[in-house]
Amino acid sequence: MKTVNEVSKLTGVSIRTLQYYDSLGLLAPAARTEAGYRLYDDTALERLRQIMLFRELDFPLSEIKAILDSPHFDRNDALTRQIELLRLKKERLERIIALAEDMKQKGDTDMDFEAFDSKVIEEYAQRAKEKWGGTPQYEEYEQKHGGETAEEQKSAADEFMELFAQFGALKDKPADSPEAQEMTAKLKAFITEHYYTCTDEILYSLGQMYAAEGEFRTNIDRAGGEGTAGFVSRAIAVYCGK
Amino acid sequence: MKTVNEVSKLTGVSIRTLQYYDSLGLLAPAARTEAGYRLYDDTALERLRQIMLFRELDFPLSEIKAILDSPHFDRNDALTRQIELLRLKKERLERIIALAEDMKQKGDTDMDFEAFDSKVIEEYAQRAKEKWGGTPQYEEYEQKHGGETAEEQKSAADEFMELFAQFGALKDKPADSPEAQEMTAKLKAFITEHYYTCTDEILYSLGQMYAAEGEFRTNIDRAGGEGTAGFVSRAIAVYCGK
DNA sequence: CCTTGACCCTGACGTAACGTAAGGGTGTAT
DNA sequence: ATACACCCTTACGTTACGTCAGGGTCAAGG
Repeated sequence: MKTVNEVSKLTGVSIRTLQYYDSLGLLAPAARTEAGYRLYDDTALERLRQIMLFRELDFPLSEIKAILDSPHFDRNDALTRQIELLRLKKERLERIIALAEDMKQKGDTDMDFEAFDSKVIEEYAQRAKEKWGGTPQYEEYEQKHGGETAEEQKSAADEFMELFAQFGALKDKPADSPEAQEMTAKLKAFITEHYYTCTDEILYSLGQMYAAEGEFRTNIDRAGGEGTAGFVSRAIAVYCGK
Repeated sequence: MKTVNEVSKLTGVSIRTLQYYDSLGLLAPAARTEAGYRLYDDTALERLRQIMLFRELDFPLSEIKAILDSPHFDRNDALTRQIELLRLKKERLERIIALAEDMKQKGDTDMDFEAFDSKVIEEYAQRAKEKWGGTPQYEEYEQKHGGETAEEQKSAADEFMELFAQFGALKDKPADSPEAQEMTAKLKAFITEHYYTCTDEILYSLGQMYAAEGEFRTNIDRAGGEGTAGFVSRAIAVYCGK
């Protein structure tokens, strides 16, 4: 059983914040001394760690509470998606770093802000929230995707990579060829069906991410061969009317 | 010359935010139409990009203004440090991702929060702010480090790596051997002299960063051979009384 | 010329997630 | 017995915006 002070030192979370979380009902201490001192046990600490992960993803405290308290809450599923979101965040940071390096090297007069774009992250987060029942859309989601098993989800990821392999086979044709454009439409439909509603806007953002150096590009090029990611990105740009 | 709407769509910054920045004097439009509509040119956009980089590092707007308006402001120097800070942030994210993966795999009952630690980033940011004159400490900093040229700074980085090479030579001895402890003291002194005041607390945080997978460990192991980063980390832990 | 719809303006107020300070108990070491 | 490091609650302050409300602007169409 740890006091606020100890927890604060261990976790880096301020005492005031612990009190605040308690007042919100977000994180109650396991017990209190007679004098009213808060005492935290390992269960509380584990919850705090979950909270900190969500906070890292800029989830509002109210939603964190809703998610953690939801009867549907599944720790493992939550972690999976949190990891995915953290990866997206890292990729975004990498693109920003690359931008800053560009700015430093050349005077970089072409005004580029794509790197700051976070539409994809937000869209994904939105989807995760719906799934988690942080919002009332949960039931709707359940009806659409509830029956999916872990294997089905994994096979979706494989199918996704398969799409890029198919892109790879076309990569010597021009980006505005009918074949490339058809594949782009397929990609968009696939994302909408399996992950989140993919508007042209979001699709374009995705294209930018694919082209930037990072894990995305690496994985796509692995699936479809060197240069596939760039090709997909160009095809998407054409598809979205540049 | 772009209107608020155009700038907003280009950059992802909301119109309200642009108006707010204007009211703060942080980002004034290049001109106004007769009707009072804000009009932004490329100079303004470049400034906005700088602002967004600083915001990415969680600098308060008041400090961003102070830095950008400082007579000492040097775009290139700023970018260099921003990149460094963004890298630190990325490393932190990577550690958090690794933690989340650990949590998922094993139930992970050992309460570990090191990954969330951001002392090193804050310390580095503090140093950067002092250098940039965002705070009144600028003059003091100038006196201590003002005369440093770019080459001198680069040689400092080399010297830094040299320290790890020396650590590498000791890595078969125990972490609590006098030699390892002496090297640790040297490392601490070096950081204090060249980067920021390195307390035991911060040194320990650094040690944790070195050991975690990421660029830090890669670079250190490159300088001193496989396993050097881990060795340094252990030596630091001993030095700081674990 | 007039209207409509998409923009733009300036207040003014609301909000989230804390920080800070005030006023006052607690616990144990000397 | 008092010093000192903790702890509590209550209340107000702060940052960086979001969200109206009330009211001009401007190009296109009838």
